[in-house]
Amino acid sequence: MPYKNYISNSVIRRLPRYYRFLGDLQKEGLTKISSFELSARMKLTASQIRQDLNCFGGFGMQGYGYNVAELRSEIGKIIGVERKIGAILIGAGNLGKAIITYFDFPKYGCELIGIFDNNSDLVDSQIAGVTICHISKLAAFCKKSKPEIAVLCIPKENAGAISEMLVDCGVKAFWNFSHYDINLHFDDIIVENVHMGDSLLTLAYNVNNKNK
Amino acid sequence: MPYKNYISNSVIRRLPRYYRFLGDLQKEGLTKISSFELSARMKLTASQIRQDLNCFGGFGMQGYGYNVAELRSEIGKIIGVERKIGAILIGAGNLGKAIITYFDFPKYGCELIGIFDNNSDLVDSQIAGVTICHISKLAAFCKKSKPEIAVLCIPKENAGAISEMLVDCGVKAFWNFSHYDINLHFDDIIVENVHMGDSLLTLAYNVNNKNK
DNA sequence: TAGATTGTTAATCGATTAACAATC
DNA sequence: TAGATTGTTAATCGATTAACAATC
Repeated sequence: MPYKNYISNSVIRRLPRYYRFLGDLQKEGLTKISSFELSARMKLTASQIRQDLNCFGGFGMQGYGYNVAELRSEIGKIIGVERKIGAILIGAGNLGKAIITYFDFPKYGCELIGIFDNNSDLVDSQIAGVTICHISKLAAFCKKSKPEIAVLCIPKENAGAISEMLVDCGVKAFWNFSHYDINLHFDDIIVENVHMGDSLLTLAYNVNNKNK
Repeated sequence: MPYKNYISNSVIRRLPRYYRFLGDLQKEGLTKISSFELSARMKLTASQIRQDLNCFGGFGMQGYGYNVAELRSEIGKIIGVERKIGAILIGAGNLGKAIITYFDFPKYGCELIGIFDNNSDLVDSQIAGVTICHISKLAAFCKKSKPEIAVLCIPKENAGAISEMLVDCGVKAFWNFSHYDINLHFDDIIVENVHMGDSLLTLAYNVNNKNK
């Protein structure tokens, strides 16, 4: 579908934000918006918005602007929110539990189809309607249900071994909350890191170094 | 302390990662490392590492490399991990609770000094040794204890009003987990967004558009 | 038609990489 | 000293912004 055969990472990372803003505008009842108006709301340049969108196609109309609902829907298609990629959670501790409770996965193009933990006490209880299984059942489950995404909420110490196992089981992508750089160890595996520790340290730097 | 008077965002965002890797190397018992060896481990170029570090000072030694412990300590000083910035949590639901349980704040230059929620049922219970207070106590608390960072774990609907209130109370920085772009509404306020939704959508895009 | 706003090409800016002299 | 590796300047690359012709 993309017009261009190469889409830069910078552009890709802005897509979800466009998608989110357009959803808000739709809720506000707006039917059309110009790149200029949108740029004011998002604190971007109008130029950048037009460049970004034109990587994927000409969604606008000269002299008019963009149709909000249509543009949102197009970006949704580009991201692929409708496909519902099969995802499993590894590690049902505080963080893992919070993430899947907090998140409506289908809204983000995914479907939670399994939860695994090495703590036997958690096994057979449910989170978000999905039963927790012991980690020993992982390989068999993957063979049968072929999850594509693994949400990693486990301690750094276990992340190396578990991620290797998951890749062997055919998992293609990681949503990584562990303090471990998965991408360093595999080629061809898609990783989205949520290094919250790095994020908090960046904040600390900025607080401590303001006006210096 | 910085050599340069302007440090780009790209450099700042890499500091926590250097800090983390150097900590690992230290645990491994390594005393020295060259920019070349470090670049191989972190999948960066040696050139970039040297450029980055030289924004802050000459921490290396020609013909030798960098002293691991010393470099880590210097980066820690630059970030300011020792200062322990006062932080409060707003919203003690699943996510907020998980984050402060999961995170050892002092390790990241912060200290959790208060928790606030609008749910009366949660008030007076404790998380991570800190008692939850009703949100109505927020202003008085800020006046007295002057927190600099607010960790926002509240629904988007409330984020606008609460963040405004916090800014009025003197809060300087936000660690933002809400689906709301705080930075659009204030100048001079430091915001670190952890837009997990955007992150998951980016992952979905990459899974759905691989090899296209 | 006149006005508005896109799509797209060209210019600028910034960040990354390469090269090499300085020096331990 | 010779070898290694930094600190730093110069070259390249990519991303953002500006400009404008196309067109609704």
